[in-house]
Amino acid sequence: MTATPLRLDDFLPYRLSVTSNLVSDHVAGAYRSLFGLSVPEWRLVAVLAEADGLSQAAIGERTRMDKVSVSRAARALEGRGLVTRLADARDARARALSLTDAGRGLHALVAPRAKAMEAAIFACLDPAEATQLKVLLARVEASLTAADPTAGSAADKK
Amino acid sequence: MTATPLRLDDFLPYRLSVTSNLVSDHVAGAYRSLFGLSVPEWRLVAVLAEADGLSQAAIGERTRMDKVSVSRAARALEGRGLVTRLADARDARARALSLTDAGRGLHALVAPRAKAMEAAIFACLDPAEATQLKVLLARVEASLTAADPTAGSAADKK
DNA sequence: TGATATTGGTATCAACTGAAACCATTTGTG
DNA sequence: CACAAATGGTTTCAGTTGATACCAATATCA
Repeated sequence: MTATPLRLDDFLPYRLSVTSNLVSDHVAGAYRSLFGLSVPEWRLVAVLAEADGLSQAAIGERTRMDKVSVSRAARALEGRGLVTRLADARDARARALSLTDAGRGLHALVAPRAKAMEAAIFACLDPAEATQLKVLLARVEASLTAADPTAGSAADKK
Repeated sequence: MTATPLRLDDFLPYRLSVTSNLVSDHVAGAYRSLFGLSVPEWRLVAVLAEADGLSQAAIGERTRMDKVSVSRAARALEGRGLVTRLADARDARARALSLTDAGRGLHALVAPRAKAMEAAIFACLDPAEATQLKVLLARVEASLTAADPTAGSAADKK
């Protein structure tokens, strides 16, 4: 028996990559043109709005960005007066990141816009389908990180 | 009423990006270490195995890669003796790409491996779910490309 | 306590990517 | 036919990215 030939169009890693890039480009363009934010910067703002005072390492873990990206985004945002990076009293190496008032203001501006974009992009799915999509993606992600614990983490590679 | 706050972990563009990057990295690492192929190169081989003799522009359309990436991948593969690029008799600008025997041989090696990886990565989904995932992704992709016809195409920008 | 390994964060560098400029050819269109 | 516009491909260049090396501070442990 011949194995069914591989059709690129049916190949899930390919499909996933194409769709994801399409969405990313779309969203990234909006952040950039409307707010001058890169995606890493936006992620940082978003996560700090949820949990203030995180260290860069903690942010890296939550957002699955590597520490170099976090560092760059953090400095850029600090330069724009959107976040502060206070020395941590307990650990002189670490810096606790917080949104400034300006940062909080920006977040208040960006967040609704982001939700609107999400709604627009995924308007082609009904709510149950959108949930289903999230669930499936989460399962894939979990299984993949379980298989390779070092994958995508911000932890130093051995 | 206060809008529900944006939780990054629930934000679909973010989820999609994280999962896709995880899968991509996983797969790309395998292509590279096992066969010395980059993802663009692998896509080119895969698409030529399905339809031989395509022009680079046609490949770009099918794989959603821009023409620079296609050009680079094509030249790299030609350099390795995996594809030929014959001058098209009808259009002296175009080149018809074909897999050489070696290219075909490599594809015969890579394809099963790719399918096995796909199976392993998505083993956490039952077949119906995998299909559902493809369907949902395709819908998102279609709606997004309909909204912005220039997105992701290899066509020259105006 | 000192030696060693770890960890938070930054700097550096090489690779990848895509936009724009470019060349050569082909396709309109008068 | 001639000339503008469009198309296939390549080159160039600038921006982004992540691996690696690195520095400083902390943790571990004899």
